[in-house]
Amino acid sequence: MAYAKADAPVALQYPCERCPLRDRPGFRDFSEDELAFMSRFKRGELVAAAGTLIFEEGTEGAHLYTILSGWGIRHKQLSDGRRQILNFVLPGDFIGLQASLGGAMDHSVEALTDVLLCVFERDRFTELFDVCPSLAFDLTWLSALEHRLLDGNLLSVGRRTAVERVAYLILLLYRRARARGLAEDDRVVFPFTQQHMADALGMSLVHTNKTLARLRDRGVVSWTRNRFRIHDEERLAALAEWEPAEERPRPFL
Amino acid sequence: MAYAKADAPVALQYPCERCPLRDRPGFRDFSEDELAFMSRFKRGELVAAAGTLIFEEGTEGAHLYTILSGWGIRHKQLSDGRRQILNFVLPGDFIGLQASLGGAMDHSVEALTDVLLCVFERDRFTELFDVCPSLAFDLTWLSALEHRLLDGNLLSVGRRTAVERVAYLILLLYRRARARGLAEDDRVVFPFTQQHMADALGMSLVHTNKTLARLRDRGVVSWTRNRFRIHDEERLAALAEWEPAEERPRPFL
DNA sequence: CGCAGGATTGATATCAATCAATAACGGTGG
DNA sequence: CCACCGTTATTGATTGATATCAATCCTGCG
Repeated sequence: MAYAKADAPVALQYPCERCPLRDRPGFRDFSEDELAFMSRFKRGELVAAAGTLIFEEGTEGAHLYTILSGWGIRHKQLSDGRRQILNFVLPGDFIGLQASLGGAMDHSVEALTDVLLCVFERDRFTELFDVCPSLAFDLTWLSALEHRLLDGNLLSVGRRTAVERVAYLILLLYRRARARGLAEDDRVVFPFTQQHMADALGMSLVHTNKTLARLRDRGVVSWTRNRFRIHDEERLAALAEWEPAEERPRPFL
Repeated sequence: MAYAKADAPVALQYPCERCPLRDRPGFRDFSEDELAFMSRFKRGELVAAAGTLIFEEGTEGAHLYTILSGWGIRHKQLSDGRRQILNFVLPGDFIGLQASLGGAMDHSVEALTDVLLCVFERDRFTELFDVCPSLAFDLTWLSALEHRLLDGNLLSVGRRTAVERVAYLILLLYRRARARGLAEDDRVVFPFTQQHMADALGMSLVHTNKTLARLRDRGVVSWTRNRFRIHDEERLAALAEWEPAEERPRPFL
């Protein structure tokens, strides 16, 4: 597995005032102070090529990142290769919080597409709390959102049937993508394979495929290659027993 | 399901200077300032009787709690009753962070034993960030630890075999309990039934029982009723593919 | 002593994993 | 444009793990 060259962030392409995340829907704005702090906190940008590791389980990370564009996965592995995808990572997500608290990462993050990262210095992390409480609060907020997603995934993998699980995953990813302007109407591109879905669902590849086929046969979703189309969002939500949560503008760092 | 009387915390029994958590091993100390802040932040104490709900999925919580003593579970349910236990809650754990960010809880917390709770005001939560950055940092730290546990559980439920899963759970709970002084040598009391274990593992009750029996037959663990005894911690760790993580003094609020 | 909740065990049914091909697709070089 | 190749998707057959069903057995308690 190739490793992203995390040691040499390229020069700033996007000063915080023109952060590409601002162009996307659903994100909250910074105050003057916050913007000023982030500008100092930001160290540069980095592109992680598709397939490379942004963090590797067992190693210490020197940087923290906000995803500016692209998709990734957080995952853990057992020694014999069994892999569990813990969550998918999308633009606006903050990764490496664990690294900021010292010690080794207990999971890896891998880029599914080329991923543009906003790079922060791990050593200056505590400054965030001392200097800019509102951003520290936002960070906690983001962390709690991620926590929520994990809870949902655990319920899925532990207790939902195969069909329910697949429905839940597709709906979740579709809605997360849509909230960030990554979907057009009922169409989304999922830049990953069915093997990735299987690893996220705790199912085998074959069974994942057959379960997807059942959803397609019922007219709920369809796809060709990576391009998915959600024909019946309601049905999907019913199958997944989706719990509606109000959408509020999401903070980011 | 009875509901804990969260509206009427009793008078302070333990001022923060004599917080019962201080008597336990593994917790870090407060500075003068932190102690002063916590004393103001703390609103009182509350006992949740065994079997009652401390938080209920779908409702808003008005308080936040630190567990002073007792065991609990965080869990989510599907409408037909299938339940997934997300994690076990032990003394020193902070619960309700999600409530502090507004909106409804997406999971419940239930007391397994009588649980003594340190009660904080939700409305004054942001103060923590403004007034006492070091404690805000600790909170984030705690949140990241919990995150880590969840990742581990998800790996278990998604990819470990039944034996590995049970081994992992027993070892995790034993070590968590021991770190808080709740175990004597290789003995620990787990105040819950095999049904609880099953719900945490994403397995059926019967299969959980049979898997436990296999571990007993191999001489790895034994138990009578709630009292477990860990005969071969090494073997358990090997089965679970435990990843050693350094132990540092744990913060708490 | 009798009851209730929990634990245990054996028999059977199902779901999902694995094995094994084949098919579709995308990219590459001629 | 076409032949070739590697990856991914799809499908059927079989195996295996786990769920479910159904007793029975403990154990602590009133």
